[in-house]
Amino acid sequence: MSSGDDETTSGAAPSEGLGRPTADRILDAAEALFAARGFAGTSVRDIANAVGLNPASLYNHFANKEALYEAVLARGVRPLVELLERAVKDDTVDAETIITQVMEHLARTPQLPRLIHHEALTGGEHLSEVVNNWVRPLLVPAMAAAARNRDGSGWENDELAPMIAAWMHMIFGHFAMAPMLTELFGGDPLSPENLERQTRFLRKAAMHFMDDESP
Amino acid sequence: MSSGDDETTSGAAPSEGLGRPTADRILDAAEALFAARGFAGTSVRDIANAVGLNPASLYNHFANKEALYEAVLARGVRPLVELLERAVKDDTVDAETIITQVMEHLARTPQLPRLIHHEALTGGEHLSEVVNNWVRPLLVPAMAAAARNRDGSGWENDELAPMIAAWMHMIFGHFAMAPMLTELFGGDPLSPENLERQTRFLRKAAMHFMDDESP
Amino acid sequence: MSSGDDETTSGAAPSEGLGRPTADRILDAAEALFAARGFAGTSVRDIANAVGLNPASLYNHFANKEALYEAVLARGVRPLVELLERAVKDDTVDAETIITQVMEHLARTPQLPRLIHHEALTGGEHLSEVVNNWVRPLLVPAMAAAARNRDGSGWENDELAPMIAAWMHMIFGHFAMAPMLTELFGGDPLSPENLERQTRFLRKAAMHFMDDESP
Amino acid sequence: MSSGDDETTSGAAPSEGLGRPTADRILDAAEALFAARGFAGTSVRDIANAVGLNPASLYNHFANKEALYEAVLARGVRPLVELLERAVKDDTVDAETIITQVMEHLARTPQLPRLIHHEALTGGEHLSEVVNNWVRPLLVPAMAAAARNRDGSGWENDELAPMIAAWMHMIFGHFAMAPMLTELFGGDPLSPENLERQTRFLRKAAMHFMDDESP
DNA sequence: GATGAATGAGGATTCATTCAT
DNA sequence: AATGAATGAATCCTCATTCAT
Repeated sequence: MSSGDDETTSGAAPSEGLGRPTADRILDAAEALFAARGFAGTSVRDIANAVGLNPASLYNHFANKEALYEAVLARGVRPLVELLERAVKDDTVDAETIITQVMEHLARTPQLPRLIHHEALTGGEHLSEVVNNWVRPLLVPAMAAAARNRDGSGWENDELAPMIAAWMHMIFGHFAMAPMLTELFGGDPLSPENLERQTRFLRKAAMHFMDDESP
Repeated sequence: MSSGDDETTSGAAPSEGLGRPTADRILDAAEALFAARGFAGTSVRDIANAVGLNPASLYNHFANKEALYEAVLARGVRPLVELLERAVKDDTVDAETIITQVMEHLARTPQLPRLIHHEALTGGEHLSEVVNNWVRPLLVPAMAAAARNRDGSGWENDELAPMIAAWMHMIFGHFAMAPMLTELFGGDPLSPENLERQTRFLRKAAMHFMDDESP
Repeated sequence: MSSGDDETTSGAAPSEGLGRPTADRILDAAEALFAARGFAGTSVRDIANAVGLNPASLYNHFANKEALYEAVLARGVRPLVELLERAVKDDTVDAETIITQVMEHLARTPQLPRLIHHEALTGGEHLSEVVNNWVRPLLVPAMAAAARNRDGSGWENDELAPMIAAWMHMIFGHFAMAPMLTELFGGDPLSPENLERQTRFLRKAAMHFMDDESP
Repeated sequence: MSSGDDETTSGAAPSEGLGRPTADRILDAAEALFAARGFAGTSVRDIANAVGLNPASLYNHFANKEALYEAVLARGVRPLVELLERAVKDDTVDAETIITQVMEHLARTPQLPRLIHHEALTGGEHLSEVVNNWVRPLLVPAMAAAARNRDGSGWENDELAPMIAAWMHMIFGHFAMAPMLTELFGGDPLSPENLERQTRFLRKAAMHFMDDESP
């Protein structure tokens, strides 16, 4: 690993380093704030302050708040979609592996689910775009994959959509609702142990789901 | 059901009736807007306009935006909590019945889950209050009820919390993410048929969950 | 003089009185500033300060800067157009009388010509509207009136438009360019004596114009 | 005059050529924009974009927006003043010749009158300077020239100033108000035919003016 | 000479709220 | 109980300008 020039090496949580390109630092700050407070609840000034920048400077990097939001969304969603793309198109990958991979990915970008939940809740204009451009292309192969898993498990064809939705809710919900879960059960849902536990739970649930119920 | 008086009779979706008390009409409009756009995304003027009122008039009924929000939340959450209270404290009620009852209740107040999701996402100050005052009291009996169902199904004790959370995600998610689900799968998740289908799916899922996996 | 309630009685230059309706006071201040500095050169805050109001208060009376500008324009242009309408449709009124009347009217609203010049210079969107709605309807009768005066004075039919334009330039220019004329010739072009002199000059010029040149 | 160098030879309308010195290209763009929208209505960025330059680059050529504006004004006004100087100081030149020459000059720099009108309207600080430095020196000889023409035409001495002003309004107004005239009468006042017609009209008007009215 | 990034000041407008009527 | 008018604080964004590269 010779590329030890600066701190961008590890793909882990965005480092606060001031050496990183300004646009990236803006994206990091914006991502955190948009995830925490949503689009309407986040002010451009807050983002600028978080980066240590004059609000006017943001406009040297992004056309406006809207464009910045879209950039944050795109940067976050793309890798996840690519992960799913690979998984879903690979016949040999089973449900439990996908769950594990997705959980591991989200553990690295825990703000993404909140971002998406905000977007999904408000049914904003970006939603259509995101869904149509990124999520929907996955749908057909995902349904196919689900159908493969379904075989002999007693699930009807028209239950695939609810099934996929249910997994979405369970996986994303764990991250997005972290503050509430903390309040309710105590502990940090995003701690390594709890993520590990949640992954185990989901894998077990998947097994239950795939089990044949029919007599 | 003679329904002779006026439309305030049924507890169903808030009617537009202009004969209803102003405070209620404000609550209705506020509920819809807060559910759709969140607290920060909703302006007092929007609410006032929706009611056909001058913004200043709202302050004759609620101390401020914050108080109005809390009133909306309380009005929505209380009946649900009471439903759960009854269900959870009744030894004879099984998981599938609770699911059905909750789904039927939410079908009547479909904005509630979005309201709660907004709150859960932002981890606002109301969240603690809501959780501590209303949800947590349910937790102990709920865990007990879950434990009853768990017997002989292969779930460990420390999997009860994830289990409860998962059900929360699946049930509330269906309502809260309705706009996105529409975008993704087409159709209105809140239509009677789709609610019916979702309920059936959840009941079936419950059966799978409760099944003994251990060899 | 029974209507001695407040100072709105006289139709003369807008009084500074604080008893007048706020919207009118805003219009007065805006008129003066728009006339002096044009639309782009006038800030909402300047207008508000001139009225002794918080900028936000302006928005209780006008939807936005644009709407305020249009209101100023309309309030100023309408009476002038009505004057011209009456004059132009009355067969007995001759050029010199119209000139005198217009000069007297403009003496009372000396900011109007500057307002119109600004608008005409920038060729703004309001221009079309103003011209089409208010000025053009006058054109046909004005041409007819001019044609009446023209008879036997040696002016061709296709010289009527330049003729009307020329009068427009001479009359409005005197008011609109007042600052420059002051700089150049000294004295205030808007003083009663100078207005009187200018009117005399224009009447004399009209006589010259109407004179038969052809041998 | 082989005109072999490049397109800067003729004094005609500024060519778009990218080979021309940057400062000139900036002046061209600035002239067009200042003429169209005035000083306040024109942003440095707009000018830079029109030239295809970064706003910061303008500051390599002009100290600031103000200085650029003055340069535009000077570049436009000087030749006109020189023309008038020559004409006015030449005893043999009569009114009609001056009119024709000025019209021909303005036809080549049709933005100049708008520039001057903007300046005259706002009564900006440049106005004094321009008037005092360039226009006023012309005044005495111009008055003398006018007096020569006046002889025997029935105009009093104190009518010379209004007379000069009137010609200024008629000549400059035709160019400056072009957008409004188009709107009103149709056709482009700056087209060769219309300029020709306007010149003819003005010459004829001059004849009328110079005519003896007194009995 | 040209540029990307930065910034303080100011642009118009919206916000939640108050108060006299 | 309802409203029009008023306001200070905040909204997003543009402005002219500077400076290191």
